[in-house]
Amino acid sequence: MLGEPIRDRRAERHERTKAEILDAAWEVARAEGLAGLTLRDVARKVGMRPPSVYSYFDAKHAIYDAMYAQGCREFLDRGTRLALTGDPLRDLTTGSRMFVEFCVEDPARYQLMFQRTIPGFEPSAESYALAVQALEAMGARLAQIGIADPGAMDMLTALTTGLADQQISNDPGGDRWLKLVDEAMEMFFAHIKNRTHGRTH
Amino acid sequence: MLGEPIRDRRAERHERTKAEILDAAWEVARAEGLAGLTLRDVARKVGMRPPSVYSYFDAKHAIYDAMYAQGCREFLDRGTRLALTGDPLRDLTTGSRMFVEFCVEDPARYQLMFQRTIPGFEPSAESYALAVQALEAMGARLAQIGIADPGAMDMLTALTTGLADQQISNDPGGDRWLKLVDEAMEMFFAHIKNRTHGRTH
DNA sequence: GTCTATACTAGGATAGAC
DNA sequence: GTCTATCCTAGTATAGAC
Repeated sequence: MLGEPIRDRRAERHERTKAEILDAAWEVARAEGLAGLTLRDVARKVGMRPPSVYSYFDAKHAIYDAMYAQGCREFLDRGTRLALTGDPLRDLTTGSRMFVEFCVEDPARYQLMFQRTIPGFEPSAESYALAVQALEAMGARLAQIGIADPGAMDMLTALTTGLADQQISNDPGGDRWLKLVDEAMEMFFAHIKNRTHGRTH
Repeated sequence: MLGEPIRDRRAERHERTKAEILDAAWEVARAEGLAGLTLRDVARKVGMRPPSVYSYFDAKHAIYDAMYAQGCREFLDRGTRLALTGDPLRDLTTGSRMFVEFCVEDPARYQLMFQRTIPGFEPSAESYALAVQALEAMGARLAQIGIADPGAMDMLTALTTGLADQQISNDPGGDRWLKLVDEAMEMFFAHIKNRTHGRTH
């Protein structure tokens, strides 16, 4: 009897179309704002009628979810590529710079991943698992640097998201807060060194 | 001839109804998310049909705008009420605590005032003037404390909005980041003292 | 499997009767 | 000032053509 083909060309085509729709969704979200994303715009961009999109994604939120997962994967990937040296302050700065740049370079993605502004959207369990994985990878890197105290980690996330947030909200396209990342890490590093040496408060 | 009445009862009633609609809008925004605000929900809450709301606000964005202005006025007011002592670190902490608490106590308001997530919404010139006024009042207080350097102010806004943002996004209703405000201000204060004494970088 | 036509509902907005 | 009726856009479901 005939063997089944190794490659499923139909499935491959389906995946390619899904990817095409996702790319279009990112374009629309960047242009119109994340909440301004409409299936009609996406459909038009890929040359379909709106209902056809449902062959690939069950609902608009499923598109958001796929975008969310994609963002997580990209973030994980960049974490892997970080060129770390073993010098704590240097590596801390490298990591924070990567994070802030990641946020700033795509505000729509930042809004999707780190803010909760789409009514009713919550990442699926699978997508959220990716986010947890990314967070854990970051935690592991920080532990290597010597930052394991939860309070210190919370302070650091506040500092880096604050820099990203202000850059996006108040100086889009500029570098007014981006260029403060190095100084912020010096400040933070001096602070935690101070804390571990003696005074607890 | 008859003098015109001093009070315009009709206008007063109109203003009262406007205020009622605004209150309802805040309730809906808090319950459904800022972007989940619908005129229908607001109308139902005040006992009107949706089109009747247009007698009071030209458009949905006009409601957002009035909410924005209201938020600015409340923030200005709290700035006025701050009990400052003349001690720089103490006053800095008091002000930052006020800011973070203001943000955290109403995430919908925070989103409206400090994030730009409603597609197409921009505050009117009048409302934005209030925001500028609030910012300037804050700048004046910081100058009194001895923080006039723009870079230092940017660092401070990043730190405080970051604390607020993380608290709202990752621990709503809790105090995981709220309780870091004092420590953050110590860190920041030590840093700028360090900067002004000698090394520029 | 893929796409379209069609229709339904929610929501913002306008026109006109009362 | 408030209502009813209406229109447009958008998300979504279904049926059916190919």
